[in-house]
Amino acid sequence: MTKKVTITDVAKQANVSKSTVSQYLSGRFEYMGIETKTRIKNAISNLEYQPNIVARSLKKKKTSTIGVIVANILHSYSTQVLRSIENVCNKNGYSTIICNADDNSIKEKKYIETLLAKQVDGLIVLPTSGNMEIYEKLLMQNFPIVFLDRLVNGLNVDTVLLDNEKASKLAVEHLLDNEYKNIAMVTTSLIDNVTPRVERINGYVNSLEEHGIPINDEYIKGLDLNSLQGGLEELFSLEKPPSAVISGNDFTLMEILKYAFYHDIKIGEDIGLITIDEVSFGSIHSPTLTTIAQPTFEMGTEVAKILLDKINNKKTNSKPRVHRHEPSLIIRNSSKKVGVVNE
Amino acid sequence: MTKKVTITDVAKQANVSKSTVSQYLSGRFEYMGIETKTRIKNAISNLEYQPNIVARSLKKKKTSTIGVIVANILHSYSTQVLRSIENVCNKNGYSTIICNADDNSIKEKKYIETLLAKQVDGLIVLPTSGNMEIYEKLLMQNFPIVFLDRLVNGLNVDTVLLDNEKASKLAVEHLLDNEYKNIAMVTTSLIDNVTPRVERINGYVNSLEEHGIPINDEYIKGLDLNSLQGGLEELFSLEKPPSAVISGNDFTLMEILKYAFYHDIKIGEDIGLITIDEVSFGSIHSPTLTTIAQPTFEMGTEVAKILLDKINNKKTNSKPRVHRHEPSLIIRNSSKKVGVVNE
DNA sequence: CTGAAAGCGCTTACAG
DNA sequence: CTGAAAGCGCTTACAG
Repeated sequence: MTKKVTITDVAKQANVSKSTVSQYLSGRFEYMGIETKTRIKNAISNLEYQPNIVARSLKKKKTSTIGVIVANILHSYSTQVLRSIENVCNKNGYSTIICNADDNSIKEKKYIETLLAKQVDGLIVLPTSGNMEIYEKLLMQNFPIVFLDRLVNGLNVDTVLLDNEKASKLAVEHLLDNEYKNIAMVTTSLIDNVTPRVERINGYVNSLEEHGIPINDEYIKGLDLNSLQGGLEELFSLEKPPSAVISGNDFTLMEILKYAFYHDIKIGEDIGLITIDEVSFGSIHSPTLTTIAQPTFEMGTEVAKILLDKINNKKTNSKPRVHRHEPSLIIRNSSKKVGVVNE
Repeated sequence: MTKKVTITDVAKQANVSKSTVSQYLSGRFEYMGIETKTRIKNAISNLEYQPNIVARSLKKKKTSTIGVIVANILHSYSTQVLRSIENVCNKNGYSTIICNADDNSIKEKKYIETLLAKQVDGLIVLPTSGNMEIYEKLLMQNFPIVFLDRLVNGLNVDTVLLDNEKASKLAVEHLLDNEYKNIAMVTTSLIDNVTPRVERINGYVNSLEEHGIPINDEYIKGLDLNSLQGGLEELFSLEKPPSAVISGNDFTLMEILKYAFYHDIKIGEDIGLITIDEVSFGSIHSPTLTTIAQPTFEMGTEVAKILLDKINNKKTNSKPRVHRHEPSLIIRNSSKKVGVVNE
């Protein structure tokens, strides 16, 4: 690496002090002689000077960098949300450091600590819920932080998430409208109490009750992905197997499709299917898949905006709240008893 | 924000100098009295001291942060590669700033400049090829940089990519083995000369020639995604339409599946299909899809390792080179004339 | 074994 | 209108 050119070099070449160059850099031209200005301008372009942001950050106590901790960038929800977060951040001059905590609170803790040590200006986290003390400490210190996708019990923090109950409700009602009565719900394990899953089950239960349909506990499967094939086996071996299935998310969808594929169950004919989360192949699958989409880009955009507002101390007096986003129903063919192609 | 505790506070509380605390922090205990050591340790834990990495970075001229510029994090190739890059980086104490250049060289330029101003220790880029002067300057300065997925013509830089010719060759030969003779190749636009596309076409052409099969130019479609439906229309309206299609990547695959869906072309029966790039729904699609997978995680891991090696000045004398990775054929049913389910 | 001093590359009151 | 000085929070020779 060749030696980097610094503000001192520019000052020397332009024959002014570092202070003046610094004024120039920050656009404070009010009192600056036109002569001085052009000399600095020329020096900067001659030397191809690029300010060292690390030095600036140290002095200004602001890095213009935020940290984003997701469960796993490979999940399409995270990817989509990240993309919109990065868009908003970039537009506002912020960089984003991205971390995968893999739903592991130890990793999450380590990432939070590293990011803080790196002096990020704020944090967006899809929380594991396993680090209450840290979350609370950050909030106490008024450190800019926003949560995403999951509610942490008893924590008073801005959180952007889906109206999960509504998502299930849309699914249940759509299936009922299509003459399905025996509706099962399949989702990933409920043991770690992750909000979306719990709320989606609740929405399912509440919605059925609203329509006067009794709840059949055997129709509710909340299982680890790798126990799901067994769970589906149980479900379809019931004396009265379900006529339709709601998939709680895109992962469970894959398992359900796999199960149907291997057991030669014809989706849309033998069984109605609707899934929460839109999937890339929804419209080219046979049959096409009815889905409940999350407005992931909207959510990512909002979470980033809330964070940047906090960082810039706007809305400092607004109380933290839960920001719910509306799911939307995309009707395709997997949820229709009659195999009419209408999409 | 409450006031941050600094090394000075620790030094005061432990009754030593900042230098000694700093020694402690960097694990240089050789000459440190056991007494001193414990006093510092206690002070640090009392005060919950966390070193300010920005200050350290300024002094050490090393940020332990790298920048990664991809085309678009939404593309599954980028996502997968990013995940493995982040893994390697995290394991080695590096953070990753992620940027989406959207195949736009202006955006790419801005990102590179910002990342350099932020003093990243190195750069991984999936290049647009539109910023030769910058690439060259960085290489000249011996700045640690590694390219991914695409070759930049005339640039002597470490580049990790797929053996694209081999990928097409695998596809062609697999189709030939399955009795398909009239094989078309469909890929995204060739105008910007992006390596993988060009190489995949070449591989297709060469492989056919090797097997003594004449090239039919009408069977080669290199089009923008949004002109692809028209191109497919042309292809299938030919006097002698192809009996099999090679999809150049996962995007073209979606278009082909869409076309087949709307025109009621039965894949695996009416037409053989194989795609370069593995897709999430490959094994649950009807029929299941034969694919040529890239070892994305391996590639991400290698690109990160090469970069970290450069940063740490190992292998400093090794010449930049092209690191090709082997594609692998995943045989499913879309490429078999007989609809035998064997997967 | 430990500390004083200089310095990383900036910015920011403040003085003139 | 511009510059000298102090300081952001560290690290690193070097002295003792």
